Amino acid sequence: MEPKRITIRDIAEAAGVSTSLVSFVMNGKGKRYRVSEEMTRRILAMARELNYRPNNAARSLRSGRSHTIGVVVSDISNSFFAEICRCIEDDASRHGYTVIFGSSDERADKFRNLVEVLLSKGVDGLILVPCEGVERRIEEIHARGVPLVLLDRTVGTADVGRVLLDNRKAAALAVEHLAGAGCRRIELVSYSMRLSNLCEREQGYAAAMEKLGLGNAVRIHRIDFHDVRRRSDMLMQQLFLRPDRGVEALVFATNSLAASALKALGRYGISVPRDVAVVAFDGNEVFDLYRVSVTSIRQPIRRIGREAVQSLLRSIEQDSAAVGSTVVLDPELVAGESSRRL
Amino acid sequence: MEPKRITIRDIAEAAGVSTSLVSFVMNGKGKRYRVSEEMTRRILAMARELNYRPNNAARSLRSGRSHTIGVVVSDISNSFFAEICRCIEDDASRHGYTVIFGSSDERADKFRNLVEVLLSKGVDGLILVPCEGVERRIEEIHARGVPLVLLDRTVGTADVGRVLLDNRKAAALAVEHLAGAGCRRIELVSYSMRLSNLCEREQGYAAAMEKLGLGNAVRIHRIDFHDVRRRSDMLMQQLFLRPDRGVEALVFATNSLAASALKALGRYGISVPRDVAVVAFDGNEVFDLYRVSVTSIRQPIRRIGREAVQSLLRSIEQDSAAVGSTVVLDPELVAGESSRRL
DNA sequence: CTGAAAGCGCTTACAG
DNA sequence: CTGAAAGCGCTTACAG
Repeated sequence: MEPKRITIRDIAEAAGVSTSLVSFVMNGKGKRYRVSEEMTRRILAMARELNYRPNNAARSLRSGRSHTIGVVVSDISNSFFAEICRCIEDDASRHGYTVIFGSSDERADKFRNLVEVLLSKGVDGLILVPCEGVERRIEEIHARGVPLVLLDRTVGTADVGRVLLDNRKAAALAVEHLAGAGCRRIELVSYSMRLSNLCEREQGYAAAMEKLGLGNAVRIHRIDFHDVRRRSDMLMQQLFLRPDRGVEALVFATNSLAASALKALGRYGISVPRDVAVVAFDGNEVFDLYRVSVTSIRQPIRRIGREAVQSLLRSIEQDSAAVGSTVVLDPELVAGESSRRL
Repeated sequence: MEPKRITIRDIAEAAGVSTSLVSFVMNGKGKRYRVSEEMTRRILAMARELNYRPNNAARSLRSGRSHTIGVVVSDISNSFFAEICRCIEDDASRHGYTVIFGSSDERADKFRNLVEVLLSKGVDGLILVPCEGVERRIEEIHARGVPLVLLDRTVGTADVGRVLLDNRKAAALAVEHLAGAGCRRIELVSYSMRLSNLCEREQGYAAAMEKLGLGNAVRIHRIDFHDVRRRSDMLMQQLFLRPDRGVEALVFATNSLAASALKALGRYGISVPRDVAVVAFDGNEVFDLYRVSVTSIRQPIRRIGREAVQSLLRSIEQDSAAVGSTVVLDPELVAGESSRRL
């Protein structure tokens, strides 16, 4: 491949020193070993001249560190996760780490597989959005001593790092906002998966409704994740093509749910917010060209990424006592026209 | 980290054989070296029992292959590139390769940087969407002997692999479609970057217009990529807030241009297709909730990904004579309501 | 069919 | 301040 690979040995010979010196200098450990300034300069110059590129594999093999982290999200083509990944990448690269991504598509087997591949690639740690049915796998990875941070959802009780949203508060924000706009029949659309974030959003919704004296309007619709399109279409039909239902507002537990429901509503000529007020979760480009601006709950994505990377790097670099800290972040409601009751 | 790393040596000792045997068996080279079946079974069983995981770094160091490929696209959060990346990943993993992605954001310095990082990570090859000003860099990488495939755009003349769209035909399809719908004043919106795909789309547009006798209606608007939002807003104002302009149809050279222009049109109350017919390039989720379905030129994304991976793996595995084949794929026009002249 | 051994390029105690 | 040397885990000619 490369005409001839340049190694520290070539530099050492060219500079007339030992490879140790070269290694020290290349790793910025010159001072610690008190290499003379002149030597440092000479070695650096030689390295540049010969266009030296350290061999990562050798470095990894020797040091046991790859400076690579693995990230598994639900679906990287979902704008919420795409943005998080982008933030993780930026932050990681700032610390000299490379990131390898994968999407589980909410399938435990794919998740497991991805994690296996990442670990066999020798990643130094993992940032994972756990899906249904991976609890034991998480415990196992943790037991193996792999530095680990869970994102968006939590699972099990292992003392791994966690970066989560205050989902109860998020749902409450949505309910209070809609109630403030005069809605009483506020219903929630969620997925039929046992994910901590969804459960908490459901609980937060119900609690907020109770608190507002709307307890008997509580209704949670759960849709099959792997058949969203069809199912949300069916649900919208069921909710709006029978005049007697009387739903006034819908809160969607994720952006994908909101997007597919809005499409369905369009097909059936149901107008937002005239016929139903809507609050979505997370932003999504797809709302940009919608007839009205969409009210939604926003997560502090930048911070989520930053906290996750920070937490992971801490546990990688401490190399022990990777104390699993849990960070819970605050949601925010961004009001648009979709929830404006006329 | 791991309580204790299991190596081939542990397996060899446990099975009472030499490490060579273990290595052969683990690499499926049992037959070639005619290792007995019983031995093979015994070693495999031992490996499973001890939960052996090969050390990738060691393997890479020794073999000079990382089974990792690097991909640099313009912007992975753009649905067109996101889909391509997904396809590349699927295909690569089917061949036992892992993929590391990066976005250049159309900046030559970021591009260069990413490529540097990827190479220093020891990727076996690169799939690149070249941006403006990286021609020499591409030649350089190629000269270094790094297997390389260019995607979406081409640059230079090095005999690297290329997977491209027939952009002239794509633009012609759009023009012919609009002309067929009765439009004569068809204008093109493109970016002011010197990218081969954009140039070809512009040429294809002009040529098709000429051919239809609409040569004097040819008008190409070029927008600054790094200021799309504002610029496309300004352009839409300029085109439609003066009643005398008379534009009947717009062809957008990319999905991002179409998306931001449609947003702007919405703000100014310009209705599609009543006030102007529209043909976009590539699909985008963002069109899903638009008032009308958007006519657009589609690229065979699956095939693009597949061809790119195939071409790259071929040149990696031949390890020489990486003959740079160019694949040019056909576009398709998917008609929607946005181009339906009333 | 099988084993002993070299070596991929780097890092890092260790001895001067 | 500096050098010689071991060793990370694996692959693969080479010699039996």
